[in-house]
Amino acid sequence: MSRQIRIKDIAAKAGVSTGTVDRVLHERGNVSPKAKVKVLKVMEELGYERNIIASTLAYNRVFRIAALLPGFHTDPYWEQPFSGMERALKTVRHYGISLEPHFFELFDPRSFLQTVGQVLENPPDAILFAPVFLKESRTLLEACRENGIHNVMINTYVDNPDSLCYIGQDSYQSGFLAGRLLHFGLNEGETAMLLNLEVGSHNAQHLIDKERGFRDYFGQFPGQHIEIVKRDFEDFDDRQKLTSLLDDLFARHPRLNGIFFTNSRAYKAVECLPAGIVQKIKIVGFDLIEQNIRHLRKNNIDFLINQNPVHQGYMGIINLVNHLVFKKNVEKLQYLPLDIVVNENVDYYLKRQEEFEIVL
Amino acid sequence: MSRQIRIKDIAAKAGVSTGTVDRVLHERGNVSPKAKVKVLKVMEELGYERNIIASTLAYNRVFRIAALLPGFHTDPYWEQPFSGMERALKTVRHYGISLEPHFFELFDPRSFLQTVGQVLENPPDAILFAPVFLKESRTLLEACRENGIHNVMINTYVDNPDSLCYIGQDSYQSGFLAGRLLHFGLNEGETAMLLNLEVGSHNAQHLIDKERGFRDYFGQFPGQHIEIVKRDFEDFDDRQKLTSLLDDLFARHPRLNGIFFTNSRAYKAVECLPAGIVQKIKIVGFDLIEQNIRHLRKNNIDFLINQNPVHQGYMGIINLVNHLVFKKNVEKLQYLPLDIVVNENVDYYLKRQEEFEIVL
DNA sequence: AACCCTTCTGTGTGCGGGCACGGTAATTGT
DNA sequence: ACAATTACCGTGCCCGCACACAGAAGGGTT
Repeated sequence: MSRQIRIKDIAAKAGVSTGTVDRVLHERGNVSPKAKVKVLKVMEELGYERNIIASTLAYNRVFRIAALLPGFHTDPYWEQPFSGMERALKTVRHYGISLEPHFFELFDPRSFLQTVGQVLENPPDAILFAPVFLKESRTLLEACRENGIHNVMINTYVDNPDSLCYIGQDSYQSGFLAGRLLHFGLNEGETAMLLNLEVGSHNAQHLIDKERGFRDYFGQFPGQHIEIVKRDFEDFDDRQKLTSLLDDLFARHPRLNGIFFTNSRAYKAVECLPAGIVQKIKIVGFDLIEQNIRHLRKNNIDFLINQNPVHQGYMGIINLVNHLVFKKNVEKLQYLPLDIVVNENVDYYLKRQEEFEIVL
Repeated sequence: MSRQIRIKDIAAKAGVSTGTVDRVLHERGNVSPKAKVKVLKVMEELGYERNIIASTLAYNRVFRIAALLPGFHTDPYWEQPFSGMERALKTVRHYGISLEPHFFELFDPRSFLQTVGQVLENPPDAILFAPVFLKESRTLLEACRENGIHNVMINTYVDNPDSLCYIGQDSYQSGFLAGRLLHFGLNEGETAMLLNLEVGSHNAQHLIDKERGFRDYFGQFPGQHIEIVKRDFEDFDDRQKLTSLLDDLFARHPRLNGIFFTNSRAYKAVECLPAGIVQKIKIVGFDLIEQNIRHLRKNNIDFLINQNPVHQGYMGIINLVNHLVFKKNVEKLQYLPLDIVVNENVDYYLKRQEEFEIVL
């Protein structure tokens, strides 16, 4: 490992100039077959690797990445992927990466399209976005294809062969995992519940997947008698109604001893339960948002499954850089770890979200 | 965000040459107070940030990092930090980092000292090591101080003001966490056991800390009746003896329903237990080594706590680079996350260990 | 042979910053 | 007052690579 091989070295050894080496390296053409094979052979022999530092310096160009995701005001969740992007940006800024964030309304497809229009007025080199609206996202993907804009999707999976990659969670698996966690705390004959506190949960694909995973988990133990019940509830912001729902549930299912909340709203229900019950029953929810963490610390919530939203944004940027700058191959489908978070390790994860800047 | 400020820009605005700016930037002296304040003011105004790409290119130097850790043949565990280092190296090689690994015998302090001698023959810029022998490590640390060699410690904590940082796990907290996990699966009146399968466990600080954490966890619930028992056992490689130990334990403690193994040897005991019992009782162990994972997949082990050894090596290198190259401040004490690993999320963590290369 | 294309190749400049060298201005000593 | 020293400053080259441009080599036409 004495020294890095330079373009100059292989030029000398191949008996050509650096210009020629450069041409074969970048496949610019205009090089005789004879010279080409010579250069390639020497490169192989010496094990040449491009010096990325010198390369980026000489390129002297900036890659513009546009981010397209829901604004924070409707749902604080989206702050997390965005903060991951910002953090990633910090670490790769020197490579000539710039990030232009655009926000749309979480529940308004028209606003999405409008924002897409804005972005396309001055087309970036790449787009990183959350395809929350299927149809409208296809429009965007089509536009990307036409204009040769690289793109990466996070959070919601949409099948698209041209995209560089998708980064997100595996909903089925997270439901399965939730099953395991509840099961660990339940005894024979008890009841486990799956509770969707969501509007229109019946056609939200990720909720369907979670339920399937959850049921499949318990399906592994046909000999055991743990009853699974499920309930959808839309009025989760009405405290009274939520309270009476819960009363009703416990009346109906006297041996109910575990609840799986399929989204980040576990805290809402917990706040409607009397302390005695909350401490006794097992509760599994999603996402390290502040309200959930508060209840995790009080042992009102037992487990939170962390889908690493910060990491999603971070890896979105990193993957683009790996492709654009480092010309590496990236995996098309990237599921992030499902971290199991309890009172005793939550601080590590919170800290990691804050710091994270691995390098550069 | 139009453009990065260059040294040239601030030179122009301050009415001096780039050489002068360079001098104040590197505090080389030989610059008049007047010029200095002017330059500093302009730098402040324009928010200058060194272009690390151009800088490393111009520096054209290599930082030599020596790694010093136990060989793999006595304990495969040590392969993991090392592989993390190699991975980190890949991502920072372009910054002129070279890594020189040295291995010593896990149980032989003399071999440690001998290796230290080798390393010091041609002193590197920095040393990354696991201080498994306290006294001998102090010798090394002293040598580092004298020769101005930066150093980072991983895995075992040794207090030393001159070291750049320590990266490792928090043993107390991991015991505490194990308590929580077992508790979740235990019922009133049952027994939880802490089992040290180790030679000389009574004076291994990390085991003491783990026990303290474990007991402190259950100490939080004085009203509950969960009995905690502890046992040390050194003959863990003798299958017969281990089997009869376990028989004895279950005979003594008929309501024993959970075991916490304080190191990576949970699999050894699991293999001595009859299937009926193994599936019933709750088991928590440490480390994602192959044998443990096999039992995790068969549901013989319920939880493995991952202390992120790969990450330890990785972050060791990264922290050195952050200091040497990027001149960032690094935190002196870095505890890595304690990941809770179950059958349902183990693959994510295994995959992360393999890939990991966050960027570059 | 003179000319023009086309294909190919070498040289030179610049990216931003580190650093050495030589030069100018200011200061000290005699 | 003048030389000798010191304090300060600007210029230019280099790091390894990307890319433009000029020019050479070869082939074909008149």
